[in-house]
Amino acid sequence: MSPIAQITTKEVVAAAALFKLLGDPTRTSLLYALLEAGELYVSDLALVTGNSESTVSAALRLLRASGVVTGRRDGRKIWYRLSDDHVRELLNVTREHTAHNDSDAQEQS
Amino acid sequence: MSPIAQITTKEVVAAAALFKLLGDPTRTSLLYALLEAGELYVSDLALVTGNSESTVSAALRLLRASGVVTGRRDGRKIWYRLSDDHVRELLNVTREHTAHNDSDAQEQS
DNA sequence: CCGACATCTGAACAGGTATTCAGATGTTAG
DNA sequence: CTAACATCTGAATACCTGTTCAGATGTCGG
Repeated sequence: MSPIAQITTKEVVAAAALFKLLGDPTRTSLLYALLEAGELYVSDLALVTGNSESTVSAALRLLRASGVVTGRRDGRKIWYRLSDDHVRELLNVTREHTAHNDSDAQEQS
Repeated sequence: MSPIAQITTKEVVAAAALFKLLGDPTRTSLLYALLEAGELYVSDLALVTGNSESTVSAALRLLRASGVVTGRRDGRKIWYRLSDDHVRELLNVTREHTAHNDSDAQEQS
């Protein structure tokens, strides 16, 4: 559909950085949990994803710094949510992909 | 649109692995080059992306092992192309994203 | 068969990064 | 103010991974 435009080095680096951010099991699990639930706070995220609260907090720090998630303070709790529709789309497309390609790698002669 | 389904740990790991695979500047540049050109061989990819042929070859090895790219032998050259529409979509969505979010991180109070 | 081309491979070094731990910060209830 | 809760932070360790280098493999033209 859309014409293929020449992509700049800067854009490539930015794209790689975004993918890299999503390419960690801890962060990925947090993002999918948020994609499902809409909004969760740290303790819940720790329980749901099976990580320590410190680990979750550190992961959220990175996601927050890149604007992928947003925190909303409610008393002592801080509710986090995905703050970017593009990321939602990436998560959905990838879920479809992994649903079809169950095995790690498919080989060909 | 689609109902949010509970995602399994296995799927999360697979999703993270895919994102991780895309989250390297060298590999990302190769993929965007292939997205633009359709099909390229190693030497060209090395020139276009500014990497050594060894580096490109090693990167393609990983991409090939995960079925993201496919190689087609034509004499001494091997033409590589993206072998997955989902990946094309991921690349396009991310390009849109990075086009809108030029700066690395956006802060909020 | 030979030489040049195109690509691949394995080992080693270097750089980046996620987790843990202990403790600091901020928040609420009484 | 104090105690308990919720989250964040920084430093240190350990792990993973990408690049380089030298050379191996496979392919073509004559």
